[in-house]
Amino acid sequence: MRMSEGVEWGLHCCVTLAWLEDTRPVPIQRFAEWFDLPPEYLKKRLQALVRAGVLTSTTGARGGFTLARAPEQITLMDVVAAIEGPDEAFRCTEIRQRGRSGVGAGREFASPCGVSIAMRRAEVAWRRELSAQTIADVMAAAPPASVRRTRRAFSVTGA
Amino acid sequence: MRMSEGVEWGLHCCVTLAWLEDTRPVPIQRFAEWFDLPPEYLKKRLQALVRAGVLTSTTGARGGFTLARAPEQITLMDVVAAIEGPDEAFRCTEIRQRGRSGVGAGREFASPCGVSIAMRRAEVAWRRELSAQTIADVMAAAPPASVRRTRRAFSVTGA
DNA sequence: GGGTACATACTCGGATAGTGGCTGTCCGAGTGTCAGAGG
DNA sequence: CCTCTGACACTCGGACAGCCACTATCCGAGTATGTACCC
Repeated sequence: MRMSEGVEWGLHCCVTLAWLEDTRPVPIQRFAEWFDLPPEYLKKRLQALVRAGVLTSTTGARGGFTLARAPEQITLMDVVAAIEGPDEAFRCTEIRQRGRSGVGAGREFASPCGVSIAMRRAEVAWRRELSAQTIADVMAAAPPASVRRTRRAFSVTGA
Repeated sequence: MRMSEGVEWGLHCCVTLAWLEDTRPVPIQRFAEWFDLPPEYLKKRLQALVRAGVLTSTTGARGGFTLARAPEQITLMDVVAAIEGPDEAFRCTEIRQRGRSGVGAGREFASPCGVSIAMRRAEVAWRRELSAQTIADVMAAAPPASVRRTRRAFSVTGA
């Protein structure tokens, strides 16, 4: 089970956007150089965040990406769900109903599969923890030097 | 992010083995027919559980797979880790140190990446929940009719 | 009856394809900004 | 000074190739059981 790399990219871009309290949009090229990522592919990921309502995109010259909400209003769950998709990691295929295990069953299968329930419980805990943390929380934990350096770099080269 | 299908298979096989309190090993062919799964591939998954010390395999005629420990001693985390592998879902690639973001940094990077910390926190919650549940718990939640039907099927065809 | 040899039933481990999703790139279309020309 | 026009800088969306992990299968080797045969 491996999470898409785009989640890390998206989170870092969101945090960076939050640091620059600037309302001016940041073009994809800037992000790509900043983190040394493939521009076209990074663009796709950020577009997914736009579709999910996490980011806002501005077209045309001087355009780019901006946070759609305040950092306190963006949870890690929002970003993960937008990039990874909505489906759960564990998918119950109801193998208990297949093969000989399924024949001659009464209404036992009316109640959900116990394995599925147990796995879902763990996944809910994971999602809850993701929903409990926001971009603002991650921002706050970073060393101030990083914030200053990022702000300077983005404003200077942007002038 | 999708979890390997083998996890579901492994869990159901463990629960089934726990239901048949029998000490007699169950061959792979039996499981494959029972759940209608590809025998060869299922075998690989159960072999992984053997390597992880969750199951015991007996070679030779009348051989097969058995639980290595009591169901109370086998957590869902054991099974998931055995089949999915030990590495975490979110892998921090330290993109903050790459590209222009990395140049001119002081010792800011001594402290771990905030994004990584946040994601790890969620993943720890997930693992804790998996570790808190055992095969015995899943067993207990199943309808008694299923247990009876499974026991009968495995003992009759095994005679 | 007891011991030996063979057929049988399994697992183990490596090797090998097929497949789907993630990764990465390219291109045409649309849109907003800015500068420059002309009135 | 004002307006119009064109160049430019971006995003959007679709299409497409490469790669890797998961899925699936096959085969030879090893091992335990059970039976048949022979003494």
